[in-house]
Amino acid sequence: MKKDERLGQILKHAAQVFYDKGYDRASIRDIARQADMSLAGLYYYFRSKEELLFLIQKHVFTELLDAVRGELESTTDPVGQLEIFIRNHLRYFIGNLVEMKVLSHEFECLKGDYHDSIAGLRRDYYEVAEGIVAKITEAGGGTEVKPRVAVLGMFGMMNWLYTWYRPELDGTADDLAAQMSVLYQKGLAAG
Amino acid sequence: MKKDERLGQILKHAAQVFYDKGYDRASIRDIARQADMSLAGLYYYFRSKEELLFLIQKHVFTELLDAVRGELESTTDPVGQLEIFIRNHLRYFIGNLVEMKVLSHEFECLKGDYHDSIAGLRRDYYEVAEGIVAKITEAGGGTEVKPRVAVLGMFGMMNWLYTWYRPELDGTADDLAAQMSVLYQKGLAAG
Amino acid sequence: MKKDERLGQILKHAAQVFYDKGYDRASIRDIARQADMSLAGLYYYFRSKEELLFLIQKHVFTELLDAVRGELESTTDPVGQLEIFIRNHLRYFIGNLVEMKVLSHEFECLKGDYHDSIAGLRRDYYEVAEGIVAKITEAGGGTEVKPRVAVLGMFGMMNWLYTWYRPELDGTADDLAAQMSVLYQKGLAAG
Amino acid sequence: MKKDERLGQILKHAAQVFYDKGYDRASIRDIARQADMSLAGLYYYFRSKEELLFLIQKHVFTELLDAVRGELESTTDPVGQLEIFIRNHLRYFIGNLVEMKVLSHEFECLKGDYHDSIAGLRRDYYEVAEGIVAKITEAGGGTEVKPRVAVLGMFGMMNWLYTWYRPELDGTADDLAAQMSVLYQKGLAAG
DNA sequence: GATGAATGAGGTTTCATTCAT
DNA sequence: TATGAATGAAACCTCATTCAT
Repeated sequence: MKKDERLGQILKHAAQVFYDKGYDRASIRDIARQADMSLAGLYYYFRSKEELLFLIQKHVFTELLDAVRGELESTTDPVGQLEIFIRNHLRYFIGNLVEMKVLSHEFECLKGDYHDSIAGLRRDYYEVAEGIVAKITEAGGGTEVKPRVAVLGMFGMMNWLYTWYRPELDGTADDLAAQMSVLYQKGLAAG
Repeated sequence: MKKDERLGQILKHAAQVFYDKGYDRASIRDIARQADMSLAGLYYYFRSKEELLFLIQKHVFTELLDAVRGELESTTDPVGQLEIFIRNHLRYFIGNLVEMKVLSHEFECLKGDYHDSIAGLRRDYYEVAEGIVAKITEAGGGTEVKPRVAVLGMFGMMNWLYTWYRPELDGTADDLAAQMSVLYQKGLAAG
Repeated sequence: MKKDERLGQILKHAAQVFYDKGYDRASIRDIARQADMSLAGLYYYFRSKEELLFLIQKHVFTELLDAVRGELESTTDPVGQLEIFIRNHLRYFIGNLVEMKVLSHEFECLKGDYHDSIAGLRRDYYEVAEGIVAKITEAGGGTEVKPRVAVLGMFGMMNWLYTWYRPELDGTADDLAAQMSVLYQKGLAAG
Repeated sequence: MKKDERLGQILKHAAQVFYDKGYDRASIRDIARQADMSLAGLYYYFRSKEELLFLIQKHVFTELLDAVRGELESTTDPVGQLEIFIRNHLRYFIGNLVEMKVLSHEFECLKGDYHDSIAGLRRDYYEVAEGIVAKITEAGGGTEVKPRVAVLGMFGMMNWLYTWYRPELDGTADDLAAQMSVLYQKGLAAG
């Protein structure tokens, strides 16, 4: 459909503006300027500013989930799966830094059904990670670290990226994935 | 001195409002309501909404830094210091969840000198952590994980807390500190 | 072109409000009321209250300048030109009393580029008058009155009009122009 | 009285602020700063901002009137009196430029009784000038210039001063008075 | 599909003024 | 006399949104 294509472009522009200024500070006018459209013209493609944020978050989260589900099928080894999960997350994160910041930083801006819908995707994604971690800790005879803390700690390590990632200092997504996998699985003192 | 006390109360109220609604969505009227004062009356204590945010962030960051510097003097062992650093951070974070979310989540809202001032404190705090981590990795003959990634990964793990911490599920700050120290130093697979 | 027309009407209304209450006392709400528009609607036509004042002043000054330049071409005799200058100024002043008061009385309200732009027009207009006066005094073998004082005195005599002009007492612009030309060129004692 | 002395100082400071920023733009806070007093402390000396303006205008106008009445007694020759009037006005104007601008520029800011009181002084002062001019024109067998226009033209010439007077270019009050007397009585073309 | 024009609601901030002390 | 603290009112301006065209 022509309309969906155009919407896709608009979402890109909007995400960029949200990335630059934050959702609340960004005005629809800013987005119109970025998209080189009239203010009123935008409203043909979405109902409200909040829906716009929702569409961005939904799109990016869906893609992220689909990607990781595909990748995970290549092995059943939990440790391998964890590496895949981390690598997938970081590849997608760095490849879509703009949208991923919007996803990470502006979650609370959604209310009602929009909120619940994204929260559902978030839960799905969380459960994928939790399943993997649970298998590892069970296999290891249990650790001192609770799965919930382990999983959310991992997400924190990764999602915080948008505050500090600089390609010239930190290398590619795969470089980071390698380091974070080691850190997360063997710890800082590993050697 | 009376004035500073009153300002302190106002900062508490304001931080709560920023915590609840986010800096941008929060209106000065909301804060006036929370502080049970008139809108105009607030402006006797600060110059602008941005200064209000700045004062909150500066206060909390200064306390955090002072606390960690004090605690670290009790040992020179890098591994011990790292544990102290993590425990201090998490104790302060959970003991001041409201302010720490405002510090973590609303950093970009500050501009100009306000921004630079907080960025300076942030850098100081970062360098304390980096100093400790560097000593550990040097002692360990170097790791595969770059110090920068290790330190920022650690901060991510901890600062992301405000998105998920629930005392009834996750226990005390010291519980979390113990788990995160293990996870960070020995890794998930540690037995 | 429709937009400029509408802007023109709004400038008329705004000038009237500035005339009545003074620029600083006049609120945008007052102007909205006068123009029978919503407050926000006005901002489609100008960026700020200061720009509004600027547009009024620029428009009126430009017209005034164009008119005098056109009129002056009809003769090269300095004395005749002075009469034309005075008559043109007073005709325009009385024909546009509202705008001319705003121009005369609210000049200092503009800052920065707005100020400089109007100051430029003011200088141009001043220099036209000075050129004429200079020729007269040279021809007369020099007077005791410095050109600067003569020119600015003349402007004072004319621009002060907005504080006292009443058509039923003072007649038409041409009546006034005749009297002021005599007064200015031959003095009070002329007879 | 100590209080009146202090009030006098405050009026000086206030006049300076009104001169710099204009009555409406000037805030009582600005005046407090200039007078090095607290905001609330000022209100011991006057009832309202408008009264403050009134007191300034009344004081300066009264002094101006008293001075001219005294000076005029030295002669009964109308032409001589006119010269005295102009000289007195300009001396006082330039010697009290700050207050005189406030008097000239902010007349319309006063309402009600304040307005009427100053308007009365203004009328008195006007009538002094008009009496002199009337005698001259009668003696001259009538002119083409109506007394009202002659008098108000003269005031315009002089009161406009605050927009352009610069001592280094325009000399002393007496220099200006001499030039304006010539201009006004004999005209620009006077040889 | 797209836009020019418009608006109600609400934002931050400043103001003149007051009053207990 | 003087002030610290407070306030209601109102200022300018921006926003998300709509609707006739």
